[in-house]
Amino acid sequence: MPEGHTLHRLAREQTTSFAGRPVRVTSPQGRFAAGAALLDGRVLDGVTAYGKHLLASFGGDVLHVHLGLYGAYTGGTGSPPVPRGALRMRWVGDGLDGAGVWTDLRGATTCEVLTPAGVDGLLARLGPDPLRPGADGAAARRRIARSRTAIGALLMDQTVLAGVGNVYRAELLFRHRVSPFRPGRDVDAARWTAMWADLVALMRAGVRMGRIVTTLPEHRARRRGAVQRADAHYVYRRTGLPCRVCGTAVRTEVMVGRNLYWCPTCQSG
DNA sequence: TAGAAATGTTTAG
DNA sequence: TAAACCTTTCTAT
Repeated sequence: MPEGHTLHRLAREQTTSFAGRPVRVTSPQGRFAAGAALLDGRVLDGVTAYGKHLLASFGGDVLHVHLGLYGAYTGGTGSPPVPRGALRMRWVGDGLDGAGVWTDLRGATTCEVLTPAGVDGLLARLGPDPLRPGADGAAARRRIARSRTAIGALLMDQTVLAGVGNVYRAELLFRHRVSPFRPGRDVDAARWTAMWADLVALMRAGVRMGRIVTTLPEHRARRRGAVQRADAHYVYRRTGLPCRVCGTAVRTEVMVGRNLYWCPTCQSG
């Protein structure tokens, strides 16, 4: 379930649970055996996220994890379970109370050890991340303003903006009533400023809740209490269902290899 | 039991 | 633009 908010949440959790102490690092599956051997037993300084990339610092070496489409972490306190299936990497630590804490990584696209130079190279390829303090939304705007590419494609380009994925793309465009097909250069500065501010707020809320909720209370079937799964989005994965605002059937089409969802009435032009 | 789909990125053509 | 890659989960047969 990885868009940027997931990675920032993981960075925070892993730092709280493991930083400042030695971590036992293993790769039961074997695909990360060499890296695990290099890091095993070393003290974790901390974990931070840039866009969808997770960076864990162990002295001069940095563990770089990218979850890709299916990667996921699980974890808990106490003793870890017997490894099962394709377990790429496992961390085991003492935990805050000494009772033990562990986390398992499966299915990641990338799990590798980088040098500081490797980290620099990685970060150089990323646009501003709305979840990082001081991120510069204007830098993204400059890229968008001189592009004829559709805004729906630009939002997914990690060199333009780091951390936005298919859900935030669809939902942000709907919230601002912008057609995904509008060329970047036709998204004016005022519109972009509002979209960036909204993105920062939406993604921070995503980190807090551990999931993406973009709908306003007045657009949900149930307006009180916890947001139901079915009420969390305006258009994402709602193909053929009535738009929550105007009732038009939500449409879908592949854009840059991913399913794009939009309301043709609210987001015309 | 098989098949499809999934919040992603890189590489090949 | 298409395919490859990685794993889990849900649906259909």
